[in-house]
Amino acid sequence: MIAAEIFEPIDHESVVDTVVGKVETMIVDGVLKDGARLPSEREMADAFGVSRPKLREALQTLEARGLVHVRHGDGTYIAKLTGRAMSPAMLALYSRHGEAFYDYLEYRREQEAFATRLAAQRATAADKERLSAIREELEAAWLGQDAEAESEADFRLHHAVVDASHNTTLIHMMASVYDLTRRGIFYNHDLLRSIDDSGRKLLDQHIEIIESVLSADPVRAEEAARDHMDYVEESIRRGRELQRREQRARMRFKTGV
Amino acid sequence: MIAAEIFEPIDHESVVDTVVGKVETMIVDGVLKDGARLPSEREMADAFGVSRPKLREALQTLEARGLVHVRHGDGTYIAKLTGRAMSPAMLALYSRHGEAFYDYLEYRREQEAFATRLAAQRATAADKERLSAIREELEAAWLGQDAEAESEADFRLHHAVVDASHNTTLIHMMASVYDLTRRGIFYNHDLLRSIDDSGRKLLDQHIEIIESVLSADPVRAEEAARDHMDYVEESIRRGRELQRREQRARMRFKTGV
DNA sequence: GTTAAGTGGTAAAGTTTATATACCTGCTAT
DNA sequence: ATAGCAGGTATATAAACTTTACCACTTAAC
Repeated sequence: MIAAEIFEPIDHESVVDTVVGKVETMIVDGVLKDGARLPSEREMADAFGVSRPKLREALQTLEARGLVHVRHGDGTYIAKLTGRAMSPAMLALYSRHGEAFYDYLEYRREQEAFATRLAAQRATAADKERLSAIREELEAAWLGQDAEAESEADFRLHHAVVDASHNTTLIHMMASVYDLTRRGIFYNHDLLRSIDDSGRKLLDQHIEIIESVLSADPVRAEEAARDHMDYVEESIRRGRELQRREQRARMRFKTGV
Repeated sequence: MIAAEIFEPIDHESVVDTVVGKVETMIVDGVLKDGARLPSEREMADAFGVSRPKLREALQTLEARGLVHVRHGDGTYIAKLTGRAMSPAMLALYSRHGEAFYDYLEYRREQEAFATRLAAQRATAADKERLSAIREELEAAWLGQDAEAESEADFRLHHAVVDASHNTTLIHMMASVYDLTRRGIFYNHDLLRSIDDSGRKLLDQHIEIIESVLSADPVRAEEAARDHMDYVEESIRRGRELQRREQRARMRFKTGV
């Protein structure tokens, strides 16, 4: 006999939710771009196969989330989302769409490699001092088993490397990207720790990044950044897989089989 | 202005569909096993947070698909799905749940390696003749650009290797597994060709499998099988990714941006 | 065997959600 | 100034879902 508890409440998506999700996905995927004018409500409702009132409800939700802008008598427009960097609306959007995660990692892999290479080429004495200080923070946090401090130092390191690249566009873009990270939306430090519980490998990779920049070796720097992001991606994949398996195992345990 | 055509009709999942999908997933994941007795309809409806009539509709759908067995006055039971090998109901179930796909490949990778190793150790003269004939078919199909014949010969090869293993349990199990393949549910030959358009690599791998068996080298045989399955998995991953990207690109094209 | 408890089977009424239609108001171009 | 099209609003209708009640069958305890 199977315990009833394993049948958790289903979340039945309403028509409105479905439409909202679809439009959001189209924005995330880049199908609907900044400032684009959407077809009329009547046309869209017809295309989606839903009634106009329901489509309007969906548009209202999207407007409340800052993703579209509805103008009476004129039309509906996709909001300016990537104007300066990533807007808060875009950040929240990414957090609701996990599929975009690996796209994000792919993007970050290239950006980190680029930033680290530039840093190795351009880091000033002040940049190098800052990196050295962060290196000590990282090691102290690791020795002290202080996960919070470790996470914070990790964040500061990536930030310092980007600053050392001395490319203002890159700095602005990455600032908003790191905001995603800091919110724990993507880069989940606890998840990483659960895989590589010593944290030693992460520390070694961070140190390699710092040393490659300090030694002004752009090739080595780029490689260090790529290796680090590859490891992060692989760890997260494994962590998610592990979580999925444990979830199933718990459910099997409940069944008493 | 964005064309209305890109907003394709949404498929709003009903409560019933959602429940059916959830239960199917639990069966695929092995949380609900053969012959297990489900809680009463009242309990399940309560646990899922849906009304009993809707839960019953879901159970009726599941029963029509041969996944559960409802007995008046007694209770509802998960059907015997893996009794002899894989039942038709189980095959259909896998086809509806793409996530199970990589589990399937993982399983097949091990089984193929096992079967090929045994074949290298046990193949009789008749088995070897059969394999040689298939080798000629494969090469002829490749030279003749005959995708249909190629696909058929591919299927026959895998079948012949399993037969040459002379393990009846394995033969029976793989027979039902290959049924999935033949239905094109998992192993999509066209998809593979779109990645490896010459088909040369697939042909080489098939020949390597045949030769390793003919030379009675179990280590080489196992490796050949693993290499082949790794390549198939990687190709399918890339093919799916490609399809996803092309889909997006088509939609962007429609927007005229 | 009889019976009580628990199971699936069925039907009706009520509520929520979604659709269809009509009409109003505001913007923009001619 | 006005015609056409956009969003804004309201109401009637239909579909989906829930709630409640009661019936029929199976099992197991008595």
